[in-house]
Amino acid sequence: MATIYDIAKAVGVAKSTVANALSGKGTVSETTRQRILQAAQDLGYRPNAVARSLYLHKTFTIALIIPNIANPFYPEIAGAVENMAREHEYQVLLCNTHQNFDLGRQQMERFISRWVDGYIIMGSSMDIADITQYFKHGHPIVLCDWQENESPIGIPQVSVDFYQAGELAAKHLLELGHQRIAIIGDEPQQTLRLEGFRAVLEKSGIALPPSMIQQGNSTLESGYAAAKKLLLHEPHPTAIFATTDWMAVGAMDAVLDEGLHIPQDISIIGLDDIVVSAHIRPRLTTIAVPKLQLAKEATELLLNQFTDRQDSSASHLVEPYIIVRQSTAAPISI
Amino acid sequence: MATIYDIAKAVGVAKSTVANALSGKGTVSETTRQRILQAAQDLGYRPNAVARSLYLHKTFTIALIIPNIANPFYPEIAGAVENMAREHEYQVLLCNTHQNFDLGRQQMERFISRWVDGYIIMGSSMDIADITQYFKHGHPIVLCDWQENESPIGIPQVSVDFYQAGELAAKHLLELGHQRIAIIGDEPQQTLRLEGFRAVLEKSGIALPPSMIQQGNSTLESGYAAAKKLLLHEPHPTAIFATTDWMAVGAMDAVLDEGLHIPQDISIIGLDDIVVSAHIRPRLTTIAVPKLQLAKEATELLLNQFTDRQDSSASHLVEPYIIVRQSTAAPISI
DNA sequence: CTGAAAGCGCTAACAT
DNA sequence: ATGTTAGCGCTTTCAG
Repeated sequence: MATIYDIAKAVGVAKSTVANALSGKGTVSETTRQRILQAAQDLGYRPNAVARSLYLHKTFTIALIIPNIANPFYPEIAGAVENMAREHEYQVLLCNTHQNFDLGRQQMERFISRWVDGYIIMGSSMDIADITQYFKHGHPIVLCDWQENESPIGIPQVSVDFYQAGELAAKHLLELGHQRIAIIGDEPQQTLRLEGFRAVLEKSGIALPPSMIQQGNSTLESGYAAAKKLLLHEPHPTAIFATTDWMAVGAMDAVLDEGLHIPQDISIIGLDDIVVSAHIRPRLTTIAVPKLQLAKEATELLLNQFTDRQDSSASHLVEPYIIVRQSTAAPISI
Repeated sequence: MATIYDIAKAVGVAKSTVANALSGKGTVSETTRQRILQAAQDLGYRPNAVARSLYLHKTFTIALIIPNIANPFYPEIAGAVENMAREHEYQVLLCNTHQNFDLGRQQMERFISRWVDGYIIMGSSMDIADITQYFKHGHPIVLCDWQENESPIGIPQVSVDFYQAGELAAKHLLELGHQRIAIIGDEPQQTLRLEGFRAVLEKSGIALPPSMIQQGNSTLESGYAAAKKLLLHEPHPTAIFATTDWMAVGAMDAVLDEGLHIPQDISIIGLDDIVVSAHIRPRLTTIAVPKLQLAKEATELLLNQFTDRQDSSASHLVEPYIIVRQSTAAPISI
């Protein structure tokens, strides 16, 4: 690997002159500049970003910390973040914490050692207490799609109004006339959706007994298992709100496996609007989350922190909206 | 940020003593070692990986270069690669090239500037000519899930026997009794699958006319569009082989949208075995690819190159296998 | 317009 | 057992 020193030797000038010529910063005569550029070309010179980082205290790297890329909610976002980062000459390091806080902390320590410039932390991939510490210590962080209620004051964030999302789901089911309603959630990560959902039901005098609340972990399989349990009850619920589409797909599978029909016997509504939801049978009704907007704003907010230190208080809450498809309908027998 | 020099000052020893104490390499008396460790703790010392990299010429970073993380084939692999890398104290940079060779080259140049230690390049995310150049210049590379026939001699690779995959798909359809068979491919990236498929058909005297070959681009939407075109033909094919599951899901959607039944009117078979394929209706018959094995072996092969420079010739070809589910059956009317 | 020199934080010889 | 020193390749004053 050729260095600026090699170029300097070849051309017969000093390192700093080469640096000036290459960066275009100082003043270099046109002739030497040309000779330097030529030599750089000939030697196959590539700037050394590591050395540059050491001096600049900046690596042009951001980390994207998520629970699990295998959850189809994240790939879309990861792609968008990578695109935006690239446009600004940043690289993105991927980190799946699998909801393991120790692992999250350990990875964070490694990132800090590497002088990663900033972090987009999604879902509930890390302990908010840890995050708060890191943020206080000056590490630029943006919370994205942050789950729910542990209000992380002071940390910039771009999230979805999940309470409203829960409300939207409940309203839809209520309007359809459902009374026996169940929810498949991923607590304690995703309580806001449940709370919004429950609040609307209660306002209509409909209870959400513990037996109608099943615990999942955001995987398809957990949605399947949760739905199976729900179907054990007689009479079974006529509608299920799965707090993520991925679990909803699993729940649909379970319901169908039991020989029941969707939406005739049971309505199912999800949350996220992952791509596949629009293409399976029946097509999944869902509360959509504007994922690209999330990714875009989160990246912008992070990049802004690198320049304006102040902007950090900015927090965006994006609005979910319902997409009614085929998996929900009025209950046949009330 | 505290440095070893800060610790040295605090304790009253030389930098190198601190370095020795911290790394456990040299010999340091137990008392000073303790004082150094204590000071490190107090000052909140974190080793500086950038400085370390500059000296060591090693960044403990690998890049995962893929066509598009939004294609559900990749997230599973990306997760597995990240896991393995982490266990070996490596970080992974994500790069989606969107099949844009210029972008791939540009990103590769940036990675090289950053002294990324090695590359796992998947699908057809980059120009094989570029890759070959980089590999020749000493950059550790592993090709993973490499698409088909431009035999990249000398570059270690872990791929699937796609020719065999194509054969398996054809055999299955033939055994079921299909005669009017179509394929949705993603050429020129994925020709081997098509060739294996075609070879088996021809052996049975069944032609694959151009009208029965539709072009997709590995997105769900392209599978949908391709299937729609296929259905324009009278009589329409009784079976479709989509060369990726993601396109197969789109194809199923299109067929169903036309009011046809799967598998009664049309059989559909995919390739990849992405998670969702097992959970949609009808469940998708597919040629499965051992994704975790791909990811694991690719990462190992890359990590090996960092130590044994020789092992690079190793190339693995993993075997695909069929999973018969509900989307294929004998044609009703021959 | 060009050069010399310091320093980013660390590692590893080599002295002491 | 500890200290000194010379880099890794770059950027940035500050002199000439």
